Amino acid sequence: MDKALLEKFKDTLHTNGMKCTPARLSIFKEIYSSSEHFDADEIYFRMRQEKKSVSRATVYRTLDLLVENGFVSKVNVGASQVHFENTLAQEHHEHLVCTQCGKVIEFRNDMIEKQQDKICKKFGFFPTKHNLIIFGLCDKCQLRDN
Amino acid sequence: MDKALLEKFKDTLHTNGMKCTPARLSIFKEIYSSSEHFDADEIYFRMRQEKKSVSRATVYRTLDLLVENGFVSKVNVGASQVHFENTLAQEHHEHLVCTQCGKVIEFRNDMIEKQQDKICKKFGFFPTKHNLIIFGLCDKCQLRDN
DNA sequence: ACTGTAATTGAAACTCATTCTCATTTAGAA
DNA sequence: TTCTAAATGAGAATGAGTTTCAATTACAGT
Ligand SMILES: [Zn+2]
Ligand SMILES: [Zn+2]
Ligand SMILES: [Zn+2]
Ligand SMILES: [Zn+2]
Repeated sequence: MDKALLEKFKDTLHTNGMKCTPARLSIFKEIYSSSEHFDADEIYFRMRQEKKSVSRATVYRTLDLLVENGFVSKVNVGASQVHFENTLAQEHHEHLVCTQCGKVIEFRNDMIEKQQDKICKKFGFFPTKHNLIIFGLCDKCQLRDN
Repeated sequence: MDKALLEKFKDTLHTNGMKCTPARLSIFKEIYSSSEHFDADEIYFRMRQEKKSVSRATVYRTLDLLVENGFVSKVNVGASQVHFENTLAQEHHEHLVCTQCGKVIEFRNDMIEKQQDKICKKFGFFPTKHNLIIFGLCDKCQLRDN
């Protein structure tokens, strides 16, 4: 995990008058230790396995804080829990989600991005974020059963 | 509300071996009485006001059934409850959602649709549905406050 | 029209992700 | 080192949605 990133997080905490606690730092590191999507409980369990336990409440509170400050973003993959992914270690992208096996494919398309800007301009809308998610069947699941 | 649409619903019930009950019919009519977005509880309360009470469980069960059969689709507007909108009384579209006042603007963009097809082809992905939602500030909310 | 029966319903119990409460601990300013 | 507001953990609470189950009902077959 990138050292500059950790510094940026510490800065954010500092400039917002928030304390730089061990819990926050280790949650941050855990999240930035991979680029996979995750939910709150996954982080909670991964951390206890690594003997760096924090309470669920703190995981949720820290996730909020990270979303609020742009380090993490919410990803709707049609699950009952909110899913997240870190934002600064990877480029902005959208998702294809297989409703059969859960596989997630990421993609990026500049034309779609541009059209969105165009649309926002048309409506005098100031966009802050967006999600495009396409549900369907991945190549493998199309071959399996009906 | 369109009579042919109600017949189509009855047909669907029939061909799927489901019973055509008063509860289902009145929930269907309620949903197709407007093109607004709604959540399960809204339908529940609207119906008791109109003295056509059904239980919450039945509202949820009927909504599932309607989604399953393409009469209604889920709309993610960033709320804690699942939102819905009817699909057959209006064209497919995407959403702009103002995070300040909750205003929802609907739009349609063929180029975005085409690009999605292209992407799915590229990944051998068979799309069944998609959601594009852009969060931000509507024109009015940009003028208000900071 | 009448019957039998499986589907549907309502009420209430339940689930489970997330949020809240509050007593205790702690980061970090002075 | 001291002080204090912020953060934490444990567990209670919330709330959307689901499940259970006994009672009701649509409707296929007579
Ligand atoms: Zn992703
Ligand atoms: Zn995008
Ligand atoms: Zn809409
Ligand atoms: Zn579309």
